[in-house]
Amino acid sequence: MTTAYPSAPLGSPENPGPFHLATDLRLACLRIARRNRFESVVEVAPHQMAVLSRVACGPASAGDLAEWERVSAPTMSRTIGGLVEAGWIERSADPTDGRRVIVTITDEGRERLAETRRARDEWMAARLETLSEADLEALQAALPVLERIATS
Amino acid sequence: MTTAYPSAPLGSPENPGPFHLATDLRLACLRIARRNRFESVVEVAPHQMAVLSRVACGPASAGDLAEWERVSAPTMSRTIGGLVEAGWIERSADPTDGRRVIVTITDEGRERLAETRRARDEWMAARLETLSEADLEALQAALPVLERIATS
DNA sequence: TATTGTTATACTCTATAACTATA
DNA sequence: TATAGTTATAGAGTATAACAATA
Repeated sequence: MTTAYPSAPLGSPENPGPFHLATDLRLACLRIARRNRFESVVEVAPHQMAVLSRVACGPASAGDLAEWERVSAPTMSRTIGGLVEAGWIERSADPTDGRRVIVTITDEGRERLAETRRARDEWMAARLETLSEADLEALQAALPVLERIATS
Repeated sequence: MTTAYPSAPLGSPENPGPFHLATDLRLACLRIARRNRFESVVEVAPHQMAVLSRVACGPASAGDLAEWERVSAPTMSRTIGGLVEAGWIERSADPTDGRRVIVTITDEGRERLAETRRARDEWMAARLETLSEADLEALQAALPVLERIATS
């Protein structure tokens, strides 16, 4: 058993078209994402990192964040609590609706976020440095397509 | 605040070289992997899926699996217990060393694995179907490079 | 005595249910 | 009465420490 997946997961075996591309591309992205996450030195938990990234784009309410991260309100409340305790975000009341809580990133949070991203970028940059010009050009050409897949 | 990351995470702002490619490529792979995992219908937990994938390549001992997944021995023991209870793998004693436990995938486990992979492949295939021939060619050309990054 | 794996216990992240405060 | 958020409680997944079986 040497293949990591069935030889013809979607189309027939004699159909090497976009189905194999789908499998191979999916696995490549999965493995890159996994190794990038595992092997970069990170002191921020994944769920914290996700919220920190979102809040870095601008203030958001607890409910917005829970919906965005597809997580329950209590879970987000707890995650926010941890980030506030760490000093990376701040809670404040919505002036127009006293029930709502507005979450804002702090300078310290922004710095921590930048550090984490820098570590992950460095992991990827180290790999790109070993590539030829032709390989880099192939990646440059594929990047907009990958971004379209990621956001479609 | 419209940028999702600092404008010059690694090099200086006037250095758009491989550093921006590293950032963009990393984020694209991360988002593709994340959406693929989230949006495909999956009834198998991530840690179970990882072990099932590994065992599908051939029998392995509990210790091998723990090391492979970078998880503690008790955690792997528990994960194995769940997969055995689900009927997807089987435990057996190593005939040459009574201390060791050999884990083997069952037909049912192989089927579940194939179903999960099929769902994820379909997610990706649906996105590829919307692309032009030129886009697909760009992906085909970049794929071996991505695979090298994933395994280097 | 060293190694392989499991059980005991504790901590974190998650969810649903119950509660408080505001609209 | 309905909504936004927090607290109470419980269920997974994880780890370290202690244990049992085998080499």
